[in-house]
Amino acid sequence: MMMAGLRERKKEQTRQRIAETALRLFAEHGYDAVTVNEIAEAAGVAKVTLFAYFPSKESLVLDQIKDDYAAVVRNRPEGMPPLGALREHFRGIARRGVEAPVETLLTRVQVIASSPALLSGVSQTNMSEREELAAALEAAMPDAGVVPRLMAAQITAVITTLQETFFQRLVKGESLEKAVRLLEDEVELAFDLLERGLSWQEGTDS
Amino acid sequence: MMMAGLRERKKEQTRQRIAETALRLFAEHGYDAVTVNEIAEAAGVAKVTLFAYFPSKESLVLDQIKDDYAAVVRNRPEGMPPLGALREHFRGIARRGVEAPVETLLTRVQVIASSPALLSGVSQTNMSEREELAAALEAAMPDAGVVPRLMAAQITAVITTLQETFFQRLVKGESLEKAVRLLEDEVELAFDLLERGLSWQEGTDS
DNA sequence: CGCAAAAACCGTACTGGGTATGATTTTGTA
DNA sequence: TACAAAATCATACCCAGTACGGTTTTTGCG
Repeated sequence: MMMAGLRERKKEQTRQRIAETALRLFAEHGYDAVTVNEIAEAAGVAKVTLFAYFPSKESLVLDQIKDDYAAVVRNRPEGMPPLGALREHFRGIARRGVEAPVETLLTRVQVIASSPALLSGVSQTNMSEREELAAALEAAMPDAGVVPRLMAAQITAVITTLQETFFQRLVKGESLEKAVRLLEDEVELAFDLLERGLSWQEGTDS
Repeated sequence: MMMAGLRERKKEQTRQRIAETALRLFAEHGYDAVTVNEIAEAAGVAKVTLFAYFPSKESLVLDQIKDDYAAVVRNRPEGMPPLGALREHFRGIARRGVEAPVETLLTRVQVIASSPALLSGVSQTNMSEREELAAALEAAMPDAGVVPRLMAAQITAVITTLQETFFQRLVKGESLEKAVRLLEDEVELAFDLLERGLSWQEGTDS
C-alpha cells in the first residue's frame, strides 16, 4: 500500500549515519589515512553495505555537490538570454548565502581541499555539468557550431573559480558574511567579463 | 665521466617499449580489460619496474600531454597582451597541424576517449595547467583581484573545448587536413569570443 | 682487466578500494 | 502467522600500487 515507508526512513537514516561517520573520521585523521573498512565498522555496517549506499569512497564526501546549470537555462523566463538567467541564478545563491549549516559545510570543504583525489572528483563533477550546460545551450541556439560549447566551457570555468575563491576564503577563516559580500560583487564582475570580454576593463596592463 | 650514456639510452628504450606495449594492448582489448601485470609481462619487465617508469596506469597513456600556457604568457614579446600571445601560440599550433605521427596519435585519442578514468586524468592535467596560467597572469597584472584567475579559467576551458572538438572529428574519421582547417577558424572565433565577450555576435538568439 | 659502488631490476608479499556470490536477516503485507 | 521482497552480511576474490630485500648490470677507476 505504499506506506511511504518506515523502510525508506531507516535507509535514509543509515545513509546519513555512514556519511557523517565518514566525514568525521576524514576530518580527524585525513582522507587517505581512513579506510572504508574503518568507516563501515564505525558506522555499524558491513563494507558491502557501505558500497550499496555510496558508489565509491570519494562519494562519501562528494555526494550531492552537483548543481544543475542546464536546468536554469531550460527553465529561464521567456525572452531572457541564457547568460542572463545564469547571472540571476548565481546572484540569488550569493545573496541568500549558504543555507546548510556552516560548520558541516566548512568541514567538508576542508576535507576536500586537503585531498587531491577529492579535488579531482570535484573537477569531474564540473566536467559533467559543463557537458549538460553545453547541451542545453545547443538546444537554445541551434546551428551555432562550437559556440555553445565554448560558452558552456567559459561559464562553467568561471563559476568554478568563484566557488573556489569563496571556499578558500572560508577555509582561511574569513567570516561567512564577508565572504558572501565579496562573492556578490564577484558574481557581477565575472558575468560582466563573460558578456563583454576579457579586453574590457583592463586599462592599466597592456 | 658522464659518458652521456649507454644507460640513458637503454632506459629510454625500455620506457618507450613499455608505453608502446601498453597502448597496443589498450587499443586491442580496452583500457579496463588490460591489467598492468599483463602489460609488464608483455613488455618483458616486472610490475615494479613498470611503476618505476610510470607513476600510474593512467600515465602510460597520458604521459607528456601537458602543454605549458604559463610559459607562453611569461615569454611573450614586450608590449603584447597575454591573450594576444596565447592567440598567436594556438594559431601556430593549428597552422602547422600535428607533428607526431597521426596513426599513433589517433590510437591514443581513441583509447582516451573510451575510458572515463583517462578522461578524468585529462581534466586533471587541464586543471593544473589552469593553475599555472593563473599564476602567470597574476604576475602579469598584479592587484587585479580575481580577474586573472577568472581569465585563466576561461582561457583554459576554451582551449580544452577546441582540443576536444578537434579530436572528436579525428575519431569520427574526418581527414586531418579538414580537421586542421576547421580548427584554424575556430581558434580565431574562440579568441574573439574571449576578447569581446559572449554577448558579441549572437544576433539571432536573444 | 678487475673490482667495488651505484643503479637498475626483480620476486614476493602486502595494503586498500571495489565486486561477486550466496546465505541470512529484516520488514511490509496478506 | 506466513511469505516474498528487500536489506544486510561474511567471505573470498580482483587489481592498482607499495614495501622489502635480494640479484644482476653498468660504470668509473685503479
